[in-house]
Amino acid sequence: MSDAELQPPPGMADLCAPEIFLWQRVEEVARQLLVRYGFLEVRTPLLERASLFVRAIGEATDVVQKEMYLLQDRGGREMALRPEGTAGVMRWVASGGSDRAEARLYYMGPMFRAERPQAGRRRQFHQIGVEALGPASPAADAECIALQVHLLQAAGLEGFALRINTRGVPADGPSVVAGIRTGLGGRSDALCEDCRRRLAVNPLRVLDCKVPQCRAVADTLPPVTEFMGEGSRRYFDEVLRLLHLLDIPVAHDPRLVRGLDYYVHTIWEITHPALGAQDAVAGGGRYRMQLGGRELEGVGFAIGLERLVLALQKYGVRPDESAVRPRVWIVAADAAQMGDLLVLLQALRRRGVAAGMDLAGRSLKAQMRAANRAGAAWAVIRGAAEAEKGVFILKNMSTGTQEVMDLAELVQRLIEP
RNA sequence: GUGGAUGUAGCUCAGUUGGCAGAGCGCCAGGUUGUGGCCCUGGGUGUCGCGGGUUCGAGCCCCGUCAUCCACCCCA
Repeated sequence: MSDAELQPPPGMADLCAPEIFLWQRVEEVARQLLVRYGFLEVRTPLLERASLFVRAIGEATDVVQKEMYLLQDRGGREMALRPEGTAGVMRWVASGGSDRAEARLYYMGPMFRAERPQAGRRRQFHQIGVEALGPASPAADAECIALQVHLLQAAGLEGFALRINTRGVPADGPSVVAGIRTGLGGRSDALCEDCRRRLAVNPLRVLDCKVPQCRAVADTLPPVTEFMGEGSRRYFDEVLRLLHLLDIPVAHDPRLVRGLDYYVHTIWEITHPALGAQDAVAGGGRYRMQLGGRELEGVGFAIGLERLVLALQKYGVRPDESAVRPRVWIVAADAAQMGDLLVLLQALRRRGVAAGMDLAGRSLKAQMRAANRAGAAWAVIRGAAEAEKGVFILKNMSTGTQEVMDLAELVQRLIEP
């Protein structure tokens, strides 16, 4: 049980029933909904050139600096397991993959980050993400958020909170940095060690530090929008106005900062109180990046499936397991019937009936136990006596009553609802 | 990468100041010579995560190691 050889690699999990049913339901709900919004699925490689992520996500980010799984392939190329989904999709778009200028794409699958595992954080984790390409537009951002909220609700999640902020445009950068530095200028000694370093490297990061002293200092700063140009402020106000129109509850959090370099304008995060320390169930934002000489812009989000499922479970959402129960269990009262019953088993399945059978030659009693355990509504029993008369026993597993009938009637009864 | 906690049966976990390794659930068989659930009876050698050390004696104490969980950090 604790044999290290048999454990999955650290932070990676084997997934099966019963949790898998919840995953499958979420995935099905997502596919249905995304089609309704006009998104098409794209599946990109799990392994990409490491340089792709460096360029797209940013050299200085934690994800690139210390969380990527790096490896050399047979040709000596520096490769990385994808730590997120946007970069791969953008590579595909930049390579001419999409024939539409304003492609609407979605993906779902595993991502990899070599972090220390904890509640809601795996080294292999799974995301459902969307990318809506197109020029900056408050309406596009609002639609994207509306879709994400819709998706979470359709999956059965309640009680989540949406926080939103703006990064402005790259041109705002210098004045935002200057504003923060000026605001914090005299009080850098009141900040934690990390924040004093951040102040030099990435001052925005000081805003979302969790150390209480830093918080207190950061709280005295005006919202970052104060340091942005008129255009950025108007853009953000319009996003807020549209979300209000759409009746989507949202809190403006001036301290919300997102880690990846490609974000511009609107950024947001959805948290859930049932989750513990890693409480962001989903996040998103508008982004802009240069890839292969092309400038790509769009808005997108990702939902963390582990976290979504965790939150659903804590809220008592249970998958419906009746869907995987067989309708009928076939029982051979003596081994000589096995061949005929196997034929019946396949005939029923080909007619759409979920059917099961013990194939190991166990006792009648053991087969009946298996029928009960599988949750079958009916059992079909046949031994030498029935075979001789050309009939079958059909037993109702909940009432315990049973009837004798021929093959035609048996099949008819089992096909009926 | 840093810190704290935890590793005992298939699962969940007891195990006293170091002194014969246990319970519940599950599973298998029987009670029912061709019938499940409920009930009764029977069925446990399990590298006490692994490797060292201390001791007459270690599941328990010490060191190391691996793994898991939680938190920092970061993010979905």
